[in-house]
Amino acid sequence: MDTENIHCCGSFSERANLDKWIERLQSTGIKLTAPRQAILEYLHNQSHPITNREIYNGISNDCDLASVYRSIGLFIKIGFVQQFDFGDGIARFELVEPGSHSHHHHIICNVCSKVIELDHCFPDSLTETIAKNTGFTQITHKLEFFGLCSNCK
Amino acid sequence: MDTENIHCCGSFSERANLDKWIERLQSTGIKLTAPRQAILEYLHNQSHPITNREIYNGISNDCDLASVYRSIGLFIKIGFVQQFDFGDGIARFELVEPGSHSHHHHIICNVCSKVIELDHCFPDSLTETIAKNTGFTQITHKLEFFGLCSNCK
DNA sequence: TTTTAATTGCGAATGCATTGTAATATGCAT
DNA sequence: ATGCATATTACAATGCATTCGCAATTAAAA
Repeated sequence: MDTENIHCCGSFSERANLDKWIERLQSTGIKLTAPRQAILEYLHNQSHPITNREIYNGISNDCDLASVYRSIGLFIKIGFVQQFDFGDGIARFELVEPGSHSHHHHIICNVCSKVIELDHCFPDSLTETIAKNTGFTQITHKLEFFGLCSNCK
Repeated sequence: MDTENIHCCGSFSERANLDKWIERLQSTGIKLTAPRQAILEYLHNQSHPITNREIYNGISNDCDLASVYRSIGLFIKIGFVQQFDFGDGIARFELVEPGSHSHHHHIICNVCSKVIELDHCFPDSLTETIAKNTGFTQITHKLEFFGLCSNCK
């Protein structure tokens, strides 16, 4: 087992947390395959949205790039993964803890591409105003911030 | 994508307005060529951001697709054109009236792709809070809304 | 274990964006 | 106006992300 990527938690609870993801996948009736498990594990070890190619590079012996695309598409469809768009034309993905406050945004450094996750968002009243003014319903939004991080300024 | 051409002005002032753009281009010292004029005119007739290919399709006899890309890149560099990203990986462009309140966003219908321009944005205090919390400076943002328009709901 | 259907790997194809290059058009000085 | 230097264009080719077709493989049910 890979014990290199240990973050804020110890390896035991990391593993337990990953096992929960695997159980969740099986409970959906979808097959648990080696590629899917490897992708889930790799996603789980990241703290920021990552690209399909980054996943592939991280697990290249276990899975083809096309299968990464297919698995990520599946994970999005069943709500395991959320897609983000940092404006460079490359889709990025992040695991969504079920029941958690999944709605969030990021700020990305224009120089070094450092990413910080943000809890901040604008008040719902803005969305309500837009709904009233445009007649649109079921309104969602995509929002990302860009700037110079403290190291690069 | 659905591009409704809403012309709030009559053809006379439309033409006068386009002439201003042509004057502006010439005043920058950049050559006024047939492709650039055609692109400027086509952009000027649109009320929503459009893709390079849409421009090319609209003026295909006058200009090569590669020249559309290069001209749009030039227009962005001199501040004539602003780029938007609707999350589908295709860049879209819009003329920016000089001196106008150019900062704005859009709401896009998930079904018919209808686009409405929005004047609304969140208060600067949000950006200031993020700056304070993250140490980032020179913060910008990308924000677009999505939903169901009144026709599609 | 056998069966069956889902999934994978592989390679090719697609589509958007970008770039190299030779040919062309433009502006300028004469 | 004419010739020259430079900018710009058209066309083709390329890079990169993503998707597709299909035979081979594999997971899970029977």
